[in-house]
Amino acid sequence: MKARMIDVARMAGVSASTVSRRLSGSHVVSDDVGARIDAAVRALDYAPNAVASGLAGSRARGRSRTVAVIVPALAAFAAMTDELMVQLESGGYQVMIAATHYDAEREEALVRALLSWSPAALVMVGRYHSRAALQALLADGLPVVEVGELIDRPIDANIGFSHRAVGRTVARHFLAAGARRLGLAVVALPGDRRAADRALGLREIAAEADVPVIEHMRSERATTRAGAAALADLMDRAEAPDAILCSNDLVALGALFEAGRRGLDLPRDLRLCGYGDFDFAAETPVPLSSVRPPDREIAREAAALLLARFAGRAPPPPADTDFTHLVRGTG
Amino acid sequence: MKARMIDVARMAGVSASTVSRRLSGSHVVSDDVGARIDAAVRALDYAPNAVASGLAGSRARGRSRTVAVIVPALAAFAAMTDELMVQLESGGYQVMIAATHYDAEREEALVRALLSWSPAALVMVGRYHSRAALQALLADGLPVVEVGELIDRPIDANIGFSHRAVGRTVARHFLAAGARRLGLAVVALPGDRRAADRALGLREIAAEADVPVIEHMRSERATTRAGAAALADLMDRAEAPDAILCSNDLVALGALFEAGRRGLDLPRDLRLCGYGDFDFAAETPVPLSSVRPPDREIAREAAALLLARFAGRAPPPPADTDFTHLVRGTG
DNA sequence: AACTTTCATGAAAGCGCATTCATGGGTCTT
DNA sequence: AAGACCCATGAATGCGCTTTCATGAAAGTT
Repeated sequence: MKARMIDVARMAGVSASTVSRRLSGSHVVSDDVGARIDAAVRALDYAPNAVASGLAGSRARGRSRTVAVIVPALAAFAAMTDELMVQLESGGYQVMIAATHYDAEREEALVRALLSWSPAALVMVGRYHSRAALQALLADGLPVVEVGELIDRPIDANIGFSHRAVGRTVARHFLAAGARRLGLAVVALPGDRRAADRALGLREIAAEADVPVIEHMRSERATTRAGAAALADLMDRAEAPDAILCSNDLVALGALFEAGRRGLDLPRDLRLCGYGDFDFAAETPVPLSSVRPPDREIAREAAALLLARFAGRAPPPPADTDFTHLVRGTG
Repeated sequence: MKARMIDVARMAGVSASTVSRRLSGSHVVSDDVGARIDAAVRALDYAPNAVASGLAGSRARGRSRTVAVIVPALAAFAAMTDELMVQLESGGYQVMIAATHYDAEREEALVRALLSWSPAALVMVGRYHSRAALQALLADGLPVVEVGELIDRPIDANIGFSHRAVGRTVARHFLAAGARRLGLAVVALPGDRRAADRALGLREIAAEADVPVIEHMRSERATTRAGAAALADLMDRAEAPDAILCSNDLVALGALFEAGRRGLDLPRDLRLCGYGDFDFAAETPVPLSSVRPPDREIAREAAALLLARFAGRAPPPPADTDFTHLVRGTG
């Protein structure tokens, strides 16, 4: 039914080996033969069977032309995933994605499922949690890139930035602007280490400056509603903060709305910083300060690294993948 | 290095065929033999090579245990894609995703790339644009599910709702609430037929009611900033609208902010409706009316349909996959 | 008791391709 | 001009698995 390589070979009057060589571009094929093959490919609308080449190549290359990608949640990492797809596709690699939903057990299962496709590499957002499977990864020699955050002892490669540094940067900025009681509105799913790390960074600086940290920590999805509730809670405390770092811009937006309801004047009465630089951040009535994670850059960097590795080339010079603190109206 | 089926077979003292049968569950294997196999699988930490089974099965099944998914943009369809992944993974299928970025040419290339993996099915958001490849799909007998919008003549299966009906519903509601000049703030990438369809529905009803439609149409990414600009443009017209349908909630949010700057009182001076029911919609100072697309339900439905088809079962009774018009503070 | 049927199992045949090894014509060298 | 070398090509092998086909033992039938 569907054309196979042998059909192309027959039509071009050559052997399948030659067709394979022509298509992979790995060896030289004489011009006239090559032209005949190309013509046959077009005539038959032939497309190589990726599953078969994955299997056949497994002896030599050891892996199929896929890259497994594991993210905590698709929505939060859509930009990163998208960039990964685009870049890797341009290198002839298909991406297989899976979402852990911040569940370590699920992560374990997903890694196993993805590995059964013999991917050429594995890209994961964040640290990897299962020691057992980690062994398997190392033993397998599979390139593993942990992206998004900096990791002490990465399995293999690691591209990202320090979330703790984000917290420190924002805290220092708050203090320099005159804040004396730092607040934390952290609404994040359990398992979201990144948000926790940012909080950690803020606490560090607060401790150094001997300034109190007023905390609102909730293990739930980061929503606008939760952000409003967080602000209400924090501002109703006996000692209310005068500058708050929120776990993301949705939470910050909710806080901003609630601050408006309470007649607070930002940044005079209160400073606010979100995270993620969501589309609306720069457009709120008082523009929302935020931190832009370089997700697309990280993805590009990871893809470039892998593509170079696949081709046996030297990795490209590291790109800048540091975050940007965007100080806007909310201070 | 990595355990193969034959290794399991040897350890269990049986043939590879028997191991295969045990693991696939397709045939009965005697209890003692089965137990020995299970033990060997555990001892060797064996996981079948999906690439190899895809190839081997291709004679009988014809396809590998993957489902190709094509969306216009990952971010906009993250929920749908996520649900698709979760549901299909639970059925033992891996999802391969690709994003067209609203580019028909790219779509074509992606379809070809994905098809080379012999997926068991193809799920696409929206209509399919290339006639040529459509032929190939039909000829191939590949199950194709077009999701998200209703399609006149679907390639195969179709699950979604009518975007035109969304426009009609919102328009009727606006008119019933007393609006006399309908506005359209459509900021969407070219190729986004869904947004265009919603606009079409609104125009239909406006024409029926003999009411003017004031339009702001832009071919760019739907952003909060563009929403603010759209509202400014519309309200500065000689005949300004008294009710506006925006292409999504980000655009509506921008419009809401701009309305605030202009001192407009919603819904008295102006009614506003977004699309997408984004997280913040219900939390804005004046809660934003919106339309909730049942993306997760659609994905569940599509997955259930496919899984049933793969198993040779009858498809489940159709679930409700209609949109919900959420009338909130902005009218 | 002889025969058929059932059933768990093994042997063998590929799935479609990449790769290795062999080959023969051409080119280069001295 | 003859040996050494190069290079484009074909034949053959096998990647790891599923499936068909064959087989022999157990069970059922008359």
